[in-house]
Amino acid sequence: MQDYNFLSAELKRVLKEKKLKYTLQREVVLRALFSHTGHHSPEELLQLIREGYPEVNIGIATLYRTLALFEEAGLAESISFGKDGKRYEIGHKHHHDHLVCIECNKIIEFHDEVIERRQLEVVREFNFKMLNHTMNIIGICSECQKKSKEK
Amino acid sequence: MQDYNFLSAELKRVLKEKKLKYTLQREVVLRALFSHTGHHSPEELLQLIREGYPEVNIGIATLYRTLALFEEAGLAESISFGKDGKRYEIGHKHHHDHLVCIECNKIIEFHDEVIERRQLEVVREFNFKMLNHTMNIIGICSECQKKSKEK
DNA sequence: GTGCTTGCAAATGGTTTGCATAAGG
DNA sequence: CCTTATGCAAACCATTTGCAAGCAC
Repeated sequence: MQDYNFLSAELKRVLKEKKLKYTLQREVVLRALFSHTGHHSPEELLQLIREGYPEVNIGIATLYRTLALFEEAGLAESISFGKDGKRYEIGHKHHHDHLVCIECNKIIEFHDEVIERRQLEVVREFNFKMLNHTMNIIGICSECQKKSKEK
Repeated sequence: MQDYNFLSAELKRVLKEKKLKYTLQREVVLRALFSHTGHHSPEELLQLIREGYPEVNIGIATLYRTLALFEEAGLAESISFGKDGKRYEIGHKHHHDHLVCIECNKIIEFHDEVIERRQLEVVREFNFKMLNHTMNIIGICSECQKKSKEK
């Protein structure tokens, strides 16, 4: 998943499978997600694309449509908490959870096997078919804690 | 927390502490949350209040303001996933997580000590100050799985 | 009385949609 | 060609806000 070529091939595979078309816009959105790790809002991504690929014309509606498509295809993942809409990041092999700092809005990712395994057990117990899961821990990161002490 | 009187007293305590006023609207919102267990959207709650307490006049803006206040005070909790806004429920002693069925929109609550403890460890590891956390497992509940088999 | 509250309506802001045009297959 | 995509602007919808009037204290 480190390799952009792999992602691009994956995009083409998905599009073919769904009988959708390979377009410059879709390519560029994927490229933007790939080259800017982190969690971006659609607006931010639009900005990044317009800066990085000024020759490509893309509207916000197309971006939204593309992000929804990517998420469904597993090429991207979204996180949303409270208002302020969703943020997207490139799809990962491993599921991960988030620590969200309410002061600086930083998002720290973590992956914990104990939690993952336990989730599977819970799901089995309820005879529930898990399609996805999200875990967000809201709080204050260590840096912001320091900052507020300094005040 | 089973007792409404306790909740009502808690509301009054919170209001006094914050130098806010005790109003009929706030009382009625709490009452509605208490008497209708489950996860309700603000619109639904407004409906429930207008049906259950037709003598009380309340606007949607007040409801939103009240729900935000309650959440901050721990009297209510919210869950939000994807679009379709937040849903509120009365505050619980024990934190719990959710299994959300994408077919019938049912929300099943569960509490798992293994996961809770592990979260604390993760948080400590990152030197993160946890204020809240949410875990939602999205999928299809056992009943909806049966239904789709029948088709 | 003073200041918090409320209802109403208007504003907001993220996201979606309708539609005519453009372009992939 | 036929079908899916796109950009634009308008539409949506949950939520927030400004404000004058209404209450709690």
